[in-house]
Amino acid sequence: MAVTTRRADAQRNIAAILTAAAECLSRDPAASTSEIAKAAGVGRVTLYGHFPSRAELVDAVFVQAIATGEETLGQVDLTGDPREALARLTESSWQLVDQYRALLLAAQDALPPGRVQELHADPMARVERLLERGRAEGVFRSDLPTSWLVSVMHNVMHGAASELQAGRITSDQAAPYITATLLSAFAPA
Amino acid sequence: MAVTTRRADAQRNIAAILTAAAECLSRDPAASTSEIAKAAGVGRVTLYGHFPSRAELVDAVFVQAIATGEETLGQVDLTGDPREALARLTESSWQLVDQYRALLLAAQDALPPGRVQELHADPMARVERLLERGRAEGVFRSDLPTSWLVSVMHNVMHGAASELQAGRITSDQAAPYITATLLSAFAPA
DNA sequence: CGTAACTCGTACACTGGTGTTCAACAAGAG
DNA sequence: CTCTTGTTGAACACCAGTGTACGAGTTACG
Repeated sequence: MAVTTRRADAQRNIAAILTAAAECLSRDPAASTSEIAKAAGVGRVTLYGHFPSRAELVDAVFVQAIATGEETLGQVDLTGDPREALARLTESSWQLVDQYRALLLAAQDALPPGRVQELHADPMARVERLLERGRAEGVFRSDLPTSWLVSVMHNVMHGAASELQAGRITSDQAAPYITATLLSAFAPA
Repeated sequence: MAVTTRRADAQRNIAAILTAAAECLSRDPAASTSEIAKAAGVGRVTLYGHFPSRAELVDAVFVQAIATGEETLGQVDLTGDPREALARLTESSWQLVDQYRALLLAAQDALPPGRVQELHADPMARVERLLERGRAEGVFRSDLPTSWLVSVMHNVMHGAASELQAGRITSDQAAPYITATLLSAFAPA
């Protein structure tokens, strides 16, 4: 089972399947294994040779997406005025949420309950840390739980993705709208 | 096709199917016609005798839910200070969102795109009217589109439903949290 | 009470997906 | 160059759901 002993073409195929799956699932969260295999330029049997089930494939894609996202978010400067830091974090997070919107849906109904939440632990912790620093400095409200504020941020961003898809806002309006809303919502009473 | 010429037992069955469907779909958005028929104490064939397809059944249930909701919301006092009116409207809306959460999911993937939006027109208009009055009186912000504010309200409430389901908040915390968040988010800069 | 409306269960055809098996074939590793 | 690992398409079994057909049985309604 040594991963290192995989033949070169097998590794290439695994990568191709992973990226094809990311594309397909981002277009249609219910994309079938046939579609994905075809998009990867690979036989369906080959796909099953590498991923025992559709669920495990979705899981792998999702893990990869989170990892990529974490890399981006890790580069955001979270120092200085917490409000400005939040604006920067929002900008980057929004890009990711928008990009991976459909993939999230796919994960939610292919993965066991709680798994999605589990994989979101790291990005959520990052937001929480920032919010708590802001509270300590008195620029964010302390009358509501931090976890609630995180949830608000999450949902406002996903709402923006819906509004964008529905054509009620444009893609360059999204980030400023979200930021304006959150800064106001998080301000102390 | 005169609806009035339906036999009494047929009308009873239609009602039974409708309420059973509401229950089942609220528990599981993917509930099958067999489950619903069984819950209604009716044969599956009978169900298809009254509703030509699963989609039309879901539509009927959803229409009914919206109508019931509208009745409740219509009784909310929206006069006086717009902020207090918003608090009252939030309280009532939250009950409905929480109750019909799963049903909404069912509608979203059984009904043609746009249909859900279409049926939400009335409740959305009510919120919009209140928000615009508040803007005119200077107690709500005017730097963001009304439709965006409506969307924020919608998403914060649905987010609360998720938090509740995940056990991160309790059901009596939800309404105050939502209200506190929205009043702050909608305040003028 | 008789008839039309309604209901019932079973059975069937169809669809669209998942996951497996097989035997032939291709390609990388040493 | 050979052997092992990997790939391939076609075929198959399976499942779960939707929607339809039929014939016999019930129930309201006038």
